[in-house]
Amino acid sequence: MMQSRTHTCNELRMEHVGQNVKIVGWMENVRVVGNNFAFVVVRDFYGTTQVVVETEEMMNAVKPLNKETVISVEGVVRERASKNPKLPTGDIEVVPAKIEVLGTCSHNELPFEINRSREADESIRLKHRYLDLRNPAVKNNIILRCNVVAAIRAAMTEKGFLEITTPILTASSPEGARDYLVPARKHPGKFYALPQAPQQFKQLLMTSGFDRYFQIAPCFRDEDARGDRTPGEFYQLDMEMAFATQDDVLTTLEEVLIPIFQKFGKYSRVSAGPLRRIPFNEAMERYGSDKPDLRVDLEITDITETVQGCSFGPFEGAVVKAVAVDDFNQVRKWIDKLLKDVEVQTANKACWVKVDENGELTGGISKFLTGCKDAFVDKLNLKPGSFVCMAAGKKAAAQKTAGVIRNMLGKRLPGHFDEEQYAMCWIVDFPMYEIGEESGELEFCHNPFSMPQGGMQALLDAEGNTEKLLAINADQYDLVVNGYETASGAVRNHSPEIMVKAFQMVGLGEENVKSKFPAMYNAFTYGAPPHAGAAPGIDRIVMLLSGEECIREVITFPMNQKAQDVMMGAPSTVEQKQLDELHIAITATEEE
RNA sequence: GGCCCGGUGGUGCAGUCGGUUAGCACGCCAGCCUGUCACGCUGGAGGUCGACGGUUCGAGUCCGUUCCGGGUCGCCA
Repeated sequence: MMQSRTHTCNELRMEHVGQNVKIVGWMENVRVVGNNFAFVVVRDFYGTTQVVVETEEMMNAVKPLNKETVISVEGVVRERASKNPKLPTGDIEVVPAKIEVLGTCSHNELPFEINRSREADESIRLKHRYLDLRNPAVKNNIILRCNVVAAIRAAMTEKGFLEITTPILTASSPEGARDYLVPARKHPGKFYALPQAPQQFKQLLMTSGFDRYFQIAPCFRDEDARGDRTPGEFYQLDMEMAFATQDDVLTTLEEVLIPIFQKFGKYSRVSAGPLRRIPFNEAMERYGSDKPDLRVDLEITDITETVQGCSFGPFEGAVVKAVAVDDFNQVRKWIDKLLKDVEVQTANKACWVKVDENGELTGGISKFLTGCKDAFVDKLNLKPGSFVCMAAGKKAAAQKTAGVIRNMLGKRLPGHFDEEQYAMCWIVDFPMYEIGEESGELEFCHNPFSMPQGGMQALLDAEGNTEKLLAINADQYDLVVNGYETASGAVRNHSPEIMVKAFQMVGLGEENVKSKFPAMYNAFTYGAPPHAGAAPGIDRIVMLLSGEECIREVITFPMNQKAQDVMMGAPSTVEQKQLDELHIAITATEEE
């Protein structure tokens, strides 16, 4: 008996002509061309190979089979009479002597056509993900992901980083996102939590004396999904370096990630290192976002002063931001669509005005701007044919809305969006504190583990002065690629004294630090090295490399927007016995 | 939880002002075809138009409610 297979479906070439071979795979298609004459396309992981059926016996073997049945074909390789240069195996075909069924597909109609599965409704694709993944266009994203992860591991290891795994069952963290909880059978009423990130473990590793750590780490957060955010779980390249500065981390990540983008990216143009660094406040002013898409060449102008005293109600007492473009020749319908889309995406209204051929303001809110027309035109450097889209409100809202306007205008108008590249930058100098929208109180802006710039002295100088506290920045940094937050990191606060002080500023006492982060607090009292690190998102990176706009396209078995796995049926109810063991009583069920 | 878009044979879509038998492409079935490769040609089967209620002589189409999917805001230290 012949071996399980002699060649894959992407191996046979002219040099194999005349050889006896055995190939195996899925019957992708059957093209019947005449009486007892047909072409059968066999597909495996590696590619496709054509099998030519020329006899009644072989026709009878193939005819009853549904597409996607797994078969083995033994036969002779022959040069094709008419070759197909589009296929790697297009020069040859296999003339079968024996066709065997290895796995029957009992469905003569599939939920979708394999090679066009991406056109099918996503919920159907996810329900039959094992079929969806047969589509090379779907499967290739997963292969890309494997290769990217392997390359990242190699690069990190090369730089002397150790890959260390950290617990999946751990303690709930009081800060941050909602935890996934796991009931503790041996401890009634107590719970493990799945880690939102290995943050505390990696800082403890630094304290233990490990110099350079990394991990391709699963992270679990029970928050709602977005197009670029999978619900439930995602992966990070979690890394940390002892005795390191911000520069050390940024340089290391540039050296690891830029080559990854160069090697695996859909676009050949990649920002060269050292990458541009944009302070947070500058990014918000110029781009209206802490994750600007630098492929768009437009910038935001603050016109708050300029439109002071104009009679437009929404501008009164508000911060006003504008995005201006020249040579604008879109119709009213286009503008209306823009305003509507801006409102949907930001929950804020935008307004507009045009400059006609005589240099006069026209359309939109032009009649309200007559009083400040000259200053307005001057400030925005407007010409006949210019278009201005504006957002007003509190500073943050106006910036954010203008940021969305900047993106939409830039990407929809010709000449302002240089798409086919990876435009990368660091956003640096994030503020340490902010005024919480709900509480109105001073809160940590990002995470409380970051070292404030200036250390203890900066905190002491600013103590009791909200204005000064808000001006304190941290060496906290995000890597932004094409408008996506791709990594986030910081120089950590490794001093228990400064940590306590930092918490005091937001009204939390030493006891609070100790009880919230006991392990880290205690560990740091035994001598901790200065350390810094970051966590690039693997899913986002692969999404960018593949050119996909939906993160689920680079996840092998993704959940849907409601955090359900419709293929496996998760989440599901469990047996009463399991609940009893875990000391869990269901007190209320969803109302039907 | 709010808002936006969508739901029409297995799949993807069209369906005008409310009006005859709900169209098209792919897939499926049958027949023809010995060089196809997005095979071609002929014929056929396949529909509770997401669900419920309402308006109307008449609803895929209009109204209300609701379910499902996606996007987005909130949320994501």
